[in-house]
Amino acid sequence: MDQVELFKALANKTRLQILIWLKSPEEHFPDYEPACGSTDVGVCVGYIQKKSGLTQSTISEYLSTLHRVGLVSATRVAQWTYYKRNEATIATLGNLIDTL
Amino acid sequence: MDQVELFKALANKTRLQILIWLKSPEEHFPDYEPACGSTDVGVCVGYIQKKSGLTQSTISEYLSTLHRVGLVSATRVAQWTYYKRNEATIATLGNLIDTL
DNA sequence: TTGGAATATCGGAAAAAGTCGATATATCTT
DNA sequence: AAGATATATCGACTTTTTCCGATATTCCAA
Repeated sequence: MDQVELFKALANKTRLQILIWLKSPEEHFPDYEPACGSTDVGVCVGYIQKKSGLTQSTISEYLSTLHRVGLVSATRVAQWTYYKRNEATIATLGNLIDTL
Repeated sequence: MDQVELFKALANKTRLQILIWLKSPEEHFPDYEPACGSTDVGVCVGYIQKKSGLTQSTISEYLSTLHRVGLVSATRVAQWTYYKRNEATIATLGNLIDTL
């Protein structure tokens, strides 16, 4: 786990926001639907994109960034990709700060 | 305290390194001298610069960045500026991760 | 098997960050 | 006051990041 890459991923308002949204999806994505919505696998890209106000491609890339550094997990189901916080990595990040 | 700015400051190998060096100056700057050296106000720019291998201007700017976001304190004494970790901010950063 | 919906990837323009050398500023010494 | 030393700031150039529109891919449904 590269510390610098991790901090880079967090050094963006939108990506940070996404991480917080994903902390309580029910709260931040009220119009969840079973189709592409609230399962324990996470939230699909479209919901996150609409809420963010940025374009689809940008959000897709941001999610990919968060995934690459391990901050979220990705699960493809049918045509949707569900993203979910990876609490393990986030916890590790806490420890990392302590070693700083 | 702007979270994004804080993460940006940490999203750099050298700046991260400096923060770790400053954790135990005696260990990382063995050729400390009283003149520009080990006091409780911190370590002067020159020592950090030499250890880093980057130029004076770059390190000066990096330290300024760390200072701007509150990760280090700066104390000017004579012609030297001593930089020191700001443990309070670093602790706050730990809490920040928890709220993430 | 064709069309539509969701996501990913590509290519690019603009802004920001990294890094340098040169110069300015501040302060001590003589 | 002049020179030396430590640091800061400036201007320039390169690399990276941000974000977009367009296109490609994947997968479902009719």
